[in-house]
Amino acid sequence: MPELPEVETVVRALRQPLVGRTFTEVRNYWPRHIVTPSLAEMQERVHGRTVLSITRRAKYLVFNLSGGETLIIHLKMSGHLAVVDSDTPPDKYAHTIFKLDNEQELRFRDTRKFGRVYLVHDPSDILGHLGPEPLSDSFTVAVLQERLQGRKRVLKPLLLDQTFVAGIGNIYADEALYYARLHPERHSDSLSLTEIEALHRAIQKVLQLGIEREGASIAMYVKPDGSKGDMQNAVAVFRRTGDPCYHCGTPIQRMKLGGRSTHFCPTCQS
DNA sequence: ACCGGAGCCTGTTAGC
DNA sequence: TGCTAACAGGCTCCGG
Repeated sequence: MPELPEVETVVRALRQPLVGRTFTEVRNYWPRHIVTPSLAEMQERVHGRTVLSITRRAKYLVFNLSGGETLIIHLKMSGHLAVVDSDTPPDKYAHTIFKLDNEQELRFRDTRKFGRVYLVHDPSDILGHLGPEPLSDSFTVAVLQERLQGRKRVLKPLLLDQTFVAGIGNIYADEALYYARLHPERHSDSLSLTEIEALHRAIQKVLQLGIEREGASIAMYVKPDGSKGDMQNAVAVFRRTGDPCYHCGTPIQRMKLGGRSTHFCPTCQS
């Protein structure tokens, strides 16, 4: 469900209720949620730790805790995080719960159970394989150019590869290719410098738009407070199959690429 | 090196 | 309306 803009929205919403709070307990009802360490060790190492800051890396939420501990959560397809009062009625999908020192708790709700929780001393154990953050200063046209050339990958699946650029998912990959006017099946080594510049600009544009609009509530994604984002009202191609392209009127087409549904304008994108 | 397919899960949607 | 199959915003593993 959540891509970079959705995760960023969640991080921003969680700072107010969580930063400065101390964890008192971890409860887990779906063992596979917790990858490392064991639940018992997680309990021991989280108890009494204070949340110093919350950041994002790619689609991961990173909670920097006192004592040099780092809690990392990936929401995968259906994860949702919210801080609620402890007497809020139980939720059958809240598989992992972190109790706080103020009669509130952080609930990790996850219908499809793909989400994952990690507690580590060194965040790079989990995040080390990721490519550049697309909205950081280090993601320059030259960096993108260098990473595109010297390999022959189909563009759409390449954008979804988190070691190539981190944080892009199916919505924003399709949207970025549309604004860059690039066909999803183009090969990475076939782009001109002008096209690489357009792709760089388009990636940053769609991710920033997604953050401004607080994420896309196209299926189940909602913000921590339960309200919807607004990016679903600003998509150009994603799940607009058959609807007219806003630029030329041609019906948007859908195809499968790398096992993922891909939406594009056959006239504007080449 | 890269691609396709299966697998992990459950709920929703599309199609007959 | 009811059933079934396909599909879902992620990612990993495996074989070719």
